[in-house]
Amino acid sequence: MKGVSKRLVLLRTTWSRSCSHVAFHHNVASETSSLLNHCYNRDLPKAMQTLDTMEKRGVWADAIAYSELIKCCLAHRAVREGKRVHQHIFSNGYQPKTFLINVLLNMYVKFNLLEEAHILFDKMPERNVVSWTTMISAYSYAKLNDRAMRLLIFMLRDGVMPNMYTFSSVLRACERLCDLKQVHSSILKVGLESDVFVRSALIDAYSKLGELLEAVGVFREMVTGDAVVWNSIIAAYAQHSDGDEALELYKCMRRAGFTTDQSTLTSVLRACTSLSLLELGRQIHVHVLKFEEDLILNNALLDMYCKCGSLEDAKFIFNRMADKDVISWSTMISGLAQNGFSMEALNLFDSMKVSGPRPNYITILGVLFACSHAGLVNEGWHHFRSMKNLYGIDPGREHYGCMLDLLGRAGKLDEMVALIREMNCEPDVVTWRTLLDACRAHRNVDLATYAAKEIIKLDRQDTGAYVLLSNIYANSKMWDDVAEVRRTMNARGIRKEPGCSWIEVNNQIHAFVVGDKSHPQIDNINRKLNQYINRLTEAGYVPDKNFVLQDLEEEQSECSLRHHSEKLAIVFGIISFPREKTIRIWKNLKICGDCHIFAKLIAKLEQRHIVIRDPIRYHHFQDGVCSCGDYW
DNA sequence: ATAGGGTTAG
Repeated sequence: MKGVSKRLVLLRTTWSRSCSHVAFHHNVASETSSLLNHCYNRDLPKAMQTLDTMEKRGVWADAIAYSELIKCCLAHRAVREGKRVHQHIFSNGYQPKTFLINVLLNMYVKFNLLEEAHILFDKMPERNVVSWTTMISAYSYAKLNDRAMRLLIFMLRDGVMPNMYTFSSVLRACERLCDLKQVHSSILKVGLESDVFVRSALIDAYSKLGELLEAVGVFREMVTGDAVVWNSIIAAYAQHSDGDEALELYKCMRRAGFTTDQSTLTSVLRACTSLSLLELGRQIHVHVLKFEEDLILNNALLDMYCKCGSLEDAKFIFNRMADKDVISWSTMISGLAQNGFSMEALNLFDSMKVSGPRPNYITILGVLFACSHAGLVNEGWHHFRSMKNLYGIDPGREHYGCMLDLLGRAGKLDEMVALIREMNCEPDVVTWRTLLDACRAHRNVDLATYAAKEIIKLDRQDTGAYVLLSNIYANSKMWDDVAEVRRTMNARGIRKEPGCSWIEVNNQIHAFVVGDKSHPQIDNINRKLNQYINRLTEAGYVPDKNFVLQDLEEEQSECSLRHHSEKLAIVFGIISFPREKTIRIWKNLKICGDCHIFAKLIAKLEQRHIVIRDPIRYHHFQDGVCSCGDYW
């Protein structure tokens, strides 16, 4: 009884507010139900017809029916019809309630018509939390972060309380740490930090600003969470190259009984990629098969195989992918180029031009890198000079870097200097380091000295540049200058990072450092290493002690050369694996000249395939040659 | 009617 009278009162208020026609009384129920019927059947033309009839007769349906109609427009992506509904709702002095205007707002946002949405928003007689949140979310989604933040401030001034929806939207728009901290403290003040949406948005926001400790703090306070919160923190670690922690959290997530999905696996693959864990990556691949058509996940898998040096697997994945976007193509092109298969990379770029998506900034980087690797100076210049015209991409710092690399490799030092002068941005440490590497390879002491000094001007802590300068001076017997460089280094507390190499054997990572005797099999490894060196010496191997133009430490005796970490790792790989298994090593510093020769010879002697990944490049050793073409 | 997580280079 009570319910019925309440409904009557409600109806009466609707009439008095919206009805200026006597006819309305009679028709509202039947018009509404006919409109609703068409909407439920997703029959947009009929629904619009009904709307026209209603307008001619001056009758209106209720807000629920209009909201269904708008849903129907959205489902059909019918922008014109949507705008027509908007007109209808405001025609003849009808004053829709906030609820209905919010539905319209949402429609414009979903149609990506932010301009229209904002005009409507400005005209609203009153705005509730949903109106504000709809706009804030639209702006943060469109990366118009300033606007989103400003709206939050206006909202608070208007006395409207943000809810968890508002906060999870606005967190995506926090570009400055101070904004984020303020939003975070507001969240704590109103007690919304335990909402899973807010929590994952917080973790993600801190992670994007590089505040990993804050992110993990938010994660640790979690009492009840869901899979997305776990995914957020795993992604945070994976994106900041802390693969170990990402994998550890992945284990915890599974132990806690959460279902892992595409997002989890993508981050886990990224962790495998950064740690070069090919075997674990293969195991994850098995789980990936459940989500075969997921593009992002497949791209991550593709990248994992490229970066772990298994191009066979990468090509298999790439060819099997039904959908390939610009990232898939770029990943494959760069992967081939980085692993030394330049011609294949360039051929793939040709087929991309024919049947693939439009190349982007990063694609061109891979192409230039391939040219550099293959020593194709003219082809490199061609791509570099035509990228603007063909693809509308202005060459950026990285493209100049690739071109410098290409010229350096080809020994064109003068052209390098000219290109540095031509650059549209200031040379940075990387620029000068590229020049320095070229000078080292082509033995140009004067230019090397100049480049090293430029590096030190920009980065007082650059170890390599100091050591190199000191070696150059020593070679020219300029002892005062040597002493000066050493004094500066000591004064600035500069030390060389010890070289370290890692290899995965039986799902375990083994680390090797020069002079470190902690590995359980170190004696065996050293014995074996000495045997190899002796056998190779008989075959004509001479340790490369020329360190004048290498940034190595001064105690460059044959003894320490002998025990460089990558040599230990190679020997350990040989004794651990059968002949047909590829030995994969990754290390923190660039490989030295002597280890490079050693690896080439041992690959031939033992008929092995050895892959060494340093911070920038890959070396595939096979049959006495290296894929890098002896330039790195 | 409004909300959160994943891919290429450096």
